[in-house]
Amino acid sequence: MSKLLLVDGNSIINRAFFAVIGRAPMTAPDGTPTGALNGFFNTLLSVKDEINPDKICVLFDLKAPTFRHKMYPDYKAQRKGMMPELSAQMPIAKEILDLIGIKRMEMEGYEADDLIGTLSLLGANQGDKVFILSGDHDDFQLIDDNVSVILPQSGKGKPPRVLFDREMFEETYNVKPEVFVYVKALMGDNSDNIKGVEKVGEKTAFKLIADYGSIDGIFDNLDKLTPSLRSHVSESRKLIDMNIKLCSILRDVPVPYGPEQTEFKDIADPQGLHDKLASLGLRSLIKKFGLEDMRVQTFESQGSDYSSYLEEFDQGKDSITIDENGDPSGTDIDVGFTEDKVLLLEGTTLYVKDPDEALKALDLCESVRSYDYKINSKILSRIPLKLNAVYDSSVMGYVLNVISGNSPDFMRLFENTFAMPYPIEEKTGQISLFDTEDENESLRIKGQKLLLNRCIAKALMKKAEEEGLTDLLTKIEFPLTVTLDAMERNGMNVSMDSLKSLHSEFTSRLKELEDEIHELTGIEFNIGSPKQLSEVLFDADKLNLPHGKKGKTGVYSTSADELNRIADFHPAVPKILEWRAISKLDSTYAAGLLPKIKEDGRIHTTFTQAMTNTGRLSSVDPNLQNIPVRSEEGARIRECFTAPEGKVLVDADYSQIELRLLAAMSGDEVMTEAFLHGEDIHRRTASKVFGVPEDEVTSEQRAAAKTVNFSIVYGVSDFGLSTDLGISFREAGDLIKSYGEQFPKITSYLDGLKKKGEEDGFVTTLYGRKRILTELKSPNRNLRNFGLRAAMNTPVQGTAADIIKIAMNRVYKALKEQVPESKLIMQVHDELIVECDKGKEELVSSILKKEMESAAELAVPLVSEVGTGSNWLEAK
DNA sequence: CGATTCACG
DNA sequence: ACGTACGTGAATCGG
Repeated sequence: MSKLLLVDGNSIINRAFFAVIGRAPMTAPDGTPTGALNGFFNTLLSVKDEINPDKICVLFDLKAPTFRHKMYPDYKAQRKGMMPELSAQMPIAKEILDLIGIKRMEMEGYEADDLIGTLSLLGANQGDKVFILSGDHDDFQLIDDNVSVILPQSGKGKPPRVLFDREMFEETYNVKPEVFVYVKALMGDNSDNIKGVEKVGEKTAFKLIADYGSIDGIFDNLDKLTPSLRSHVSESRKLIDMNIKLCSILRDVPVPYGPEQTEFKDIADPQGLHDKLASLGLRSLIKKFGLEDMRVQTFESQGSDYSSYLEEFDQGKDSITIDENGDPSGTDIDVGFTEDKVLLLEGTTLYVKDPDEALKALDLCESVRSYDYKINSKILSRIPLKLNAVYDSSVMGYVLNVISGNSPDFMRLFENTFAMPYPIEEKTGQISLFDTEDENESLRIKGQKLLLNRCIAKALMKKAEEEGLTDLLTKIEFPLTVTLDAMERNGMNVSMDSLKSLHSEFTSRLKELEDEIHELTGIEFNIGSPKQLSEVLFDADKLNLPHGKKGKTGVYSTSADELNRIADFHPAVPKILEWRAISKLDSTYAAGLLPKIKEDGRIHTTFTQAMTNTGRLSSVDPNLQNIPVRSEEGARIRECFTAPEGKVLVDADYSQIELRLLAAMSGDEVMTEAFLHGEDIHRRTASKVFGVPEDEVTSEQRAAAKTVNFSIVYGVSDFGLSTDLGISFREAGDLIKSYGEQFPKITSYLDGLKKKGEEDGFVTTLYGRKRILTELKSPNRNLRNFGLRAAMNTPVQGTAADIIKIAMNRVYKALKEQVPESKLIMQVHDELIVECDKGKEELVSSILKKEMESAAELAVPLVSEVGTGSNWLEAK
């Protein structure tokens, strides 16, 4: 028996489009939106894999008015035209279907549904098993013993699709699919602008049909309906009859061919398909089609602005000369790395150097160009650097929003920069320098990549100029790469002995707690499994404690918040909380950090410079920006970060930098004044919002004001504030209102940011760093609200990030000049740590304080608080 | 690999 | 009526 898959093309692509709206927009190198295409073909392919049909046909609507429009002028009247981002993708979808060799059909005056209705009937009559893939419920009326409908679903925790065959449908809706059209006729269809019977919604419509079987059945039994329902229904016979016609899918369209001509065997034009997908940047689809080994044959010219750079590349690619003996002169060098070699490209001459040799050439350079220099340079054991800056194209791509995320994806950076397919043949993954038989050939490829990177860097610097981001790059980010590289190489000293003893202490405490918990609950279970824990705590036949919300997977939350709420109800709960806390500290920090200690006794994190949405750094492998401090046990972890013998740690952190920036950037006089006079800002805030004299502010009021001050930058809601402060929505709302009245400039500033985000589609920091906020265009209210909060938060958080980056560069430079033996070793968003010789701490402290406080000149002073100690806890 | 939880600013 | 702060990274569980 053969299987026929019929796809409602419009419906599925539409669904795919709205599913991704608001996310980072997916576009081809030339800017063509591709999110809906990606979603459409992913859906199509996975359904094809599941069903394994031997015939496929995709059906599309045509714009021409259908009989439904003639009969009912309001049909689909409220629908606006397709958004241009979507309509741009429709013809491409059809083109790709043709390249794959999947049949498609569209007919003047008919909707996709009618074609589906017809083909499904023809198919079923030929003995086919028919599957309809569609995003809306209309096609349910076509279900019978041989025809089923596959509906994509969205939502976490749900399977991505659900198949409705006759059995599933009848079980779900309690009516036969043959009468589904009556249900629709009763309830109408909002999306098609078909009015239903008044007061009859989905529930009532299904119930009526389930009870009486048909419209006639209902009218035969009008006396059994409630009076108001009866009057509404009985007045609507004409409406219902028309709706039945409107909602009925045609099954006798004179289609040009039948299902027998929709057989699908192999991809019709693999090369064409590959090139098309490559030009659209849809690499994941290339993989899904199994075409990843194919090369681009057709270079479609996209009329790129950057042809001049490509010319340079084209000229260069055949003319790279390899010179292993000479030395580059060091004026304009592109640097790349392999296992144990440094590649220097000057002009079109590639020099291959051992690290030590390379230093001589690099010493002649103030700066070099590279791609992800910081990580790649460490492939080599050590390269002491005397560069002032690295023109790192991955950082450019990040700042200019050319790439999303920090995926080291050189290929995508090229394609997004030049709107062209990546022109170098390269196997996926790293190519080793000497892994082809022809060593020179392999080197030439490396050289070509350096040349490509030079083109990218030049093009992106031009783009930076156009967008006013040159200073942010050259004055902050490029020097920072050098600073960070040094910091990563420096690393933080850790007392392995302390950490080890902490680990064994935690381990035995965990064992104790485990036994106690199993004893107290009478159940042996994995405390670390939220699912099992939830069952033990909340199941009726177990502890049956009062539960909170269910998560997305249907498991009651066991978060610390929930556990604290029920801590008094059962003696096991506090033990579980303690187990959680210790378990976290042990697995992530005590045990987790031990293997990260290198032979030098230090931990070397990697700072990701091209990753966060706001411009902050992040720290990975391991993350040293979230070393515990808040709890007593956690503080003991921090104590393990020590100064080595004869050294001392100096720790400096900005005092309330975000709040100060909010005051300065909003121009709020009241808050600015408070900072200028060095007042207790939270006390001052409390006095203002609670309307009491400053010396009468209670500690509770001050604490509340402190929370409000923090939350205001996050985009407060009365709900969030109320949970945080443990007060009612009402009280939280009043607090926010009062805050707004006392600091009117702050409110108007934040409102302005929201407006700017909505109008321009992005917000910026004081130094021009841009965050693009596509969320603000989303039809999803949650996503939109998220965008608004980000619009309020990013300028403040991002400006703080800019400023500490400036401070880092200045501190790094000043220390190198004045205290050469000292090491800048850590940044935690508003905090810097330096390790230096005992006796130098005063000098280092004053350098830190001075450079940090003078990193920016604002209406509000920046204040850095400095401490010293033999370990991190003590120094802070 | 997504969800959950929790460590930090 | 709804769903609820901003920015991160790591460990763990379980499908």
